[in-house]
Amino acid sequence: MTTAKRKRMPRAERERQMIEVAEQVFSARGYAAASMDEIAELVGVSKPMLYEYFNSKEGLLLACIRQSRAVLREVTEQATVGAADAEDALRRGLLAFFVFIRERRQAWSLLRHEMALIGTPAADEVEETRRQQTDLIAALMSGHFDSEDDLRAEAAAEFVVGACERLAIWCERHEEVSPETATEYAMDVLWSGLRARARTH
Amino acid sequence: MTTAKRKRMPRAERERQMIEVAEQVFSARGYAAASMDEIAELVGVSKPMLYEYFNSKEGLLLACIRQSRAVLREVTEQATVGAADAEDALRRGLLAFFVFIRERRQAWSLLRHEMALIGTPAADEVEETRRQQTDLIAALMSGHFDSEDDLRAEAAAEFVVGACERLAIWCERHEEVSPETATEYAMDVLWSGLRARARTH
DNA sequence: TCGTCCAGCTTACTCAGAGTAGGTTACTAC
DNA sequence: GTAGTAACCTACTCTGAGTAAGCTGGACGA
Repeated sequence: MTTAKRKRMPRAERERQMIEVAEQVFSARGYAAASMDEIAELVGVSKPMLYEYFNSKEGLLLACIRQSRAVLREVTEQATVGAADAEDALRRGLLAFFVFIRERRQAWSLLRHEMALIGTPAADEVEETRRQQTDLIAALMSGHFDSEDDLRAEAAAEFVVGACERLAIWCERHEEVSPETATEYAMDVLWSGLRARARTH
Repeated sequence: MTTAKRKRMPRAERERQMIEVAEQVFSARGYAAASMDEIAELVGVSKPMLYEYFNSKEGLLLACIRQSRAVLREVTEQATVGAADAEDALRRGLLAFFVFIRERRQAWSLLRHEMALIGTPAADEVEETRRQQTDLIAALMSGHFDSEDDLRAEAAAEFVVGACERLAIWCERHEEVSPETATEYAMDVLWSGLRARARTH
């Protein structure tokens, strides 16, 4: 075991450690129920250090969210490079997303919960993450779709993000649904539309 | 003005009044930033009364959420009765929803924010509201669609709810988009699918 | 070898706001 | 009237965010 007094480590390293612990505690207990004292104790440091580095409880949350967002961006962007067409790009992006939420549950849970921080920086931060994904999709669409109507295209992008977010939460309740299956479900509705499944009577 | 000491009113009426004020304060300040003292003061009553009737801050929030949900259920269910077919029912339901979020902003803002109360009753309550809408859609679909695959149908319903929720939030930023236009955008993607809009190249 | 500097760290507080104990008043029924 | 109780209050406790002020160990120049 790495016993001994784990003391005096450089700021950058300590920050990484704090974020790691905070992500765990926030996603386990929820933001409101998590206490700075507990996080400090788990890190093995006193509370004022957290405030020294992150200014506030919300600042610490912000750092966690930003980190999760960076990872999400990385994986989804990487996934779509080299896609043959719109359908392929969409499918690859969706798959990357559904894999992310399965493999990095804590990060995802930070991103999905709105935080009761309406109007505060943290809420904006979560919203910013969605905007990131929306922009990605909007960009993708503008490359492959006729966009005589920008507003409509924007709405469609929002629509896709919201739908996938909800489907992702649904997946949490359904262990048996693999990321691949989830992607197929999403593509089914998104690409073909519900009309294709309507009973002809 | 209804001056004078507005005192001693029956419990039911006082509760309604409290919920009304609380809905305002919660949606204006956000759950965390709202204080029970302020709500009590605005109601014109002392704090222990709030606790007498709702047990806790979260209990008060719960009451607000339940009320909003009841209204949402009412309007969307009413909207879909007498629809000719699946497409019509979907369109009517969507329109009712988009009208609701425009006309009852405070109620909607309570329902959309996740509250940082993971695992607590309030979070379940918001989730319950989505389930209500999901069930509505699932029921609608099972009436009009071939459902050889229940899981797929359930996923599709979640998908629709998530997509509309996000589109609704997007509408908050776009005053110029009417509920009718929002409904059209939603139907466009949902019913016809993105394939219909893909550039043929 | 010794100062001195400062990043990393601490103890010991304040303060706001959730929640409560226990008492007071005004209506209602007889 | 007066007994009973629903509606209401004052005056607390206690938890947890945030802060003031000071301690310490090691790098680095003289």
